[in-house]
Amino acid sequence: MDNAETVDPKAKRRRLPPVERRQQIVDGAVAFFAEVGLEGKTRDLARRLGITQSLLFNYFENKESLIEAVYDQVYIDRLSPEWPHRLADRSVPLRSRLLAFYKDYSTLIFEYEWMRIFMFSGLAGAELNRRYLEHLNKMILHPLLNEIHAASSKSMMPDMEDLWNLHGGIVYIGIRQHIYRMPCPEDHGPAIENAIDRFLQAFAIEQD
Amino acid sequence: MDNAETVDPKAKRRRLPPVERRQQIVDGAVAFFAEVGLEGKTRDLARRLGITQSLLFNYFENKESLIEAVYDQVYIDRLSPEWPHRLADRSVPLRSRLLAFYKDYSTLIFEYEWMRIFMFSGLAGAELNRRYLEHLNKMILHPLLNEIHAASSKSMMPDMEDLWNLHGGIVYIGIRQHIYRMPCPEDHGPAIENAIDRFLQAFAIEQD
DNA sequence: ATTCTTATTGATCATATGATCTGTAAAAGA
DNA sequence: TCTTTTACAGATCATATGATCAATAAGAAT
Repeated sequence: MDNAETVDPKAKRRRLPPVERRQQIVDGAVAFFAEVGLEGKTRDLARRLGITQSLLFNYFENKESLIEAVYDQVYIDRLSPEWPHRLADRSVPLRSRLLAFYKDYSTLIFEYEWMRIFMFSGLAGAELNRRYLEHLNKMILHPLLNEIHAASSKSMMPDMEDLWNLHGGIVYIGIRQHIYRMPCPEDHGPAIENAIDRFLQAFAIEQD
Repeated sequence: MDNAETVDPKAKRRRLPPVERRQQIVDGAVAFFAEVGLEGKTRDLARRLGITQSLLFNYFENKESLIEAVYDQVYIDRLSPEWPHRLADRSVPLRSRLLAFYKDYSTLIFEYEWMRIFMFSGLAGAELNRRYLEHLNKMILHPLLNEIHAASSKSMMPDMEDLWNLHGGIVYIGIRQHIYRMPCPEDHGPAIENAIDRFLQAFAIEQD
């Protein structure tokens, strides 16, 4: 089952301060559940952490609350609250704002743990997923659409679906890399930049 | 657990011809595993089918081979073998070929069962996934890149990453709809058409 | 060194789960 | 109607799994 790194069975029992141990468990759980899915077994997780399975239940009431802690750890700070303002700052060219956002955002989300736990929890129908996506829609994409409308000089304006298409095309890079484990260029910058430029060009927005 | 449609427990035992019963099980398993994931329990599946759990093992050696049958059922005919030829048929405008392909392809893959089982199996690292994506890359996207290069009149040519971006942006519609269960327009045609046109415009390919 | 606190373990429980096997009854053939 | 075949159900097994709890020992306090 869990043939990832085995732990020295001879390692002497070590007592950690509770906060420290708890954090160690959460960190390990994030990596573990990201790899095998949320149905991963507590015994496998414990073995990987080099602790007993029963210890897990000393720090978490049950498996569900452990997974909640994993969610908290992973979802936290994933959408910086300053972006809505930065995206609406018209003293900066729209292209620069878009590039800055997706450069920042992609380094935040193109991460093995986040990508996979987000997908696992999405498939499981986790409420946190819906909230995250609604937040993304309201705080990022919707303001962005306004900015694009304001900057566009064309009669043909993009709608929300067009913007989701831009967003999805970029996010799909991370899906290819971490969900499907396909070989990808190490630097996603050029592909993202091209995608943004194609989008802006289509709506006749000056590109520098 | 399995609070989906319950089955009348009074229903009289019915004998089906083996091929028919087997197909019924596979169909039910596709729907079931698509909903709850590949770790869905055989007892839940059996209850949903209105048969006993033991009967499943009369038709499949073990759960793994049942899942293999699910894969076979779901992956079959998902990439029509005629598309490589049709995509390379230069008697038809490139835009028309692209539109026709993605119109066809999207109706094939924007389907609850396929989308979710593909994602579940992708996360599980199923070999079939890798094969599918390699097939897609070699038989569809690579030829498509050639066609675009041939039709493009610009110095700036798209590369494989750009094409994956087009593809991903389209596929992401299905992900939003079936994985994240977000509200989506019922007709994806316009969004797909716009995405393709933006792409072609960027490479100065005549659009009709 | 000794005592004390408590983080950690090991044994254990109840239930869930994949899988097996024997008996039963539905449907076909005589 | 009787016989035969075999699809199917029900009982059961072995193991896995989440969870509990009393006993232990690491490390701080004295």
